[in-house]
Amino acid sequence: MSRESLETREKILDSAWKLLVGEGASAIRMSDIAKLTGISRQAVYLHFPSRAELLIATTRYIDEVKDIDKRLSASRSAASGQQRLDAFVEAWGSYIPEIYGVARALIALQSNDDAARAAWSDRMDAVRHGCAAAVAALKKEGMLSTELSEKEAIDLLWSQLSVENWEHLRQRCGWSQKRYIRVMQQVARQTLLR
Amino acid sequence: MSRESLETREKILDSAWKLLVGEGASAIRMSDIAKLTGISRQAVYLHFPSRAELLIATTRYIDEVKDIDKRLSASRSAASGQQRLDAFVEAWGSYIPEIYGVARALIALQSNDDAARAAWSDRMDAVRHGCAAAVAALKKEGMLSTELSEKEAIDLLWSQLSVENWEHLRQRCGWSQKRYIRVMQQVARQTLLR
DNA sequence: TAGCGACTTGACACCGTGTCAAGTTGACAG
DNA sequence: CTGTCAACTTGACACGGTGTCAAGTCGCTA
Repeated sequence: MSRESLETREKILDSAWKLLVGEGASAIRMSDIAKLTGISRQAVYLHFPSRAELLIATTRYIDEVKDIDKRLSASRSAASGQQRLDAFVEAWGSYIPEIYGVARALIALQSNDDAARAAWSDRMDAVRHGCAAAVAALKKEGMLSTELSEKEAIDLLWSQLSVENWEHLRQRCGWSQKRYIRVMQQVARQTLLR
Repeated sequence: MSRESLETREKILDSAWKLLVGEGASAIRMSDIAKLTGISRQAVYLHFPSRAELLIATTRYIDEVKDIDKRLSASRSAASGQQRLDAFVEAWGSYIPEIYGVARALIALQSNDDAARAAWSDRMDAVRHGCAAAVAALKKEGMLSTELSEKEAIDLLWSQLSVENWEHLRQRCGWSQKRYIRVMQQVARQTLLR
């Protein structure tokens, strides 16, 4: 694992990222990534055992570079449960566009590839933890809707904040990012607060 | 287009339907469908030019057999806008499980196949019309939330009622069908009514 | 100068889709 | 009885993409 190797690995991840951000993101082939990196297709397999693993590594790489943890943790310092909810919705909602390309490719892989399914599941579990923390804060203050159990509230928020919903509203319905955040904050408040 | 041919066509659609309802729905191959129908793989191509076209025809076939139009139109006769909204959410929400298998397969195809994308888009536009009608009824009564434009209200309801959200709550979160309907009705009311 | 690790080149197996060509079978018409 | 037509079968094949394998190149380091 020399210096060279690490650099190439990162170059590959950068290429994958770049391609995934562009249009037709999920149709990207190993050869496309290799070409952009400036190495042979086989060299990619020296660093990643499969396309699925490469995509998974790419999500982790982006998370690392963009420091998702730091962003989401910002919501933890909010004064009230409601502010925390707002902050969480904003933090995650602002992060989605950054990972959208890779997310799309990974979602497309889910039907065929177990590894991809597991990987995406993993990433989304992290989001669920954020949802759970926000809901717990509401519950602690007695602000949680009486219509929903705590688990249901978490599930619902998690579902509302899915990448698919973001895609639907932003891409298909043409909403602005700003409007998306505003409305989702509002929806979260209306459905979760008592 | 003899009698025989029509019957075979329907047999193929039935087989596709049966397979799509089962697990691992989107991994179904042309040969699986042929085998279940009791004909050769090539014979399937005598009736449908491609896998995508066959899946599309299958959705139309199911819609026809299950009479989706009739179901959704039931919501039109509701007395108030709110009742209409509830009825629409229930009608569509109850229909999703019936088409879920095919929907999943078609969604999986979207990234590769233009025809599949167009077909699914078409089906979903029909749902959007239902959403639009429900929202219009609310607006007419002056019951629509002041926080949302009419278009935004439609977009939001449409997004909430997506197959993906149903899948997420029912399959991944383990909600019951009954609870899904109840909560979605509640969410729709809370987010759309003033 | 020998060895090692990163990488290249080119071939190949595998899978599923879609195409093609040459049969088989059964019904119906003259 | 024969000819024909449509539906279907059989078996082969091209294509595109993934993943594997083996042999070779190249530069660094001991």
